[in-house]
Amino acid sequence: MAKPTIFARIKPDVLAAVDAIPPGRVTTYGAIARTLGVSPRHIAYVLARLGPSECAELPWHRVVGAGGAIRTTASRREQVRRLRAEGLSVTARDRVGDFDATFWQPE
DNA sequence: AAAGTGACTGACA
DNA sequence: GTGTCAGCCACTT
Repeated sequence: MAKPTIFARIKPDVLAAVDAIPPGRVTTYGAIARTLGVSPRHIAYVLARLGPSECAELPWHRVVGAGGAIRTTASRREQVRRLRAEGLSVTARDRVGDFDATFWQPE
């Protein structure tokens, strides 16, 4: 039995955690990472390699960097658009305005 | 095998 | 408030 990569191992948990984020709320890579017991980089890596269908199904845009900063490189424009569509305020510097109030701690 | 890269974070200047 | 640095660890080249 070959040992699965950490990527494949945590992916289901990451997807479940992201899927559990309530609408209008956000969480951070670090928060999810801490819950799953892995490095924040791993969370970022999973989300960065999501398939097209997963991108469409999952609320991946509700995952932001520490302090509510949007750290995406490939799709930050799209992420901002989706967040605003859910009633969240995003500053011109790509930060979630109501981060403290909308932050959601994964279980 | 070795070096480079990254959707991160926290500490420090 | 912004900018750098080091730690981080799996994946890619």
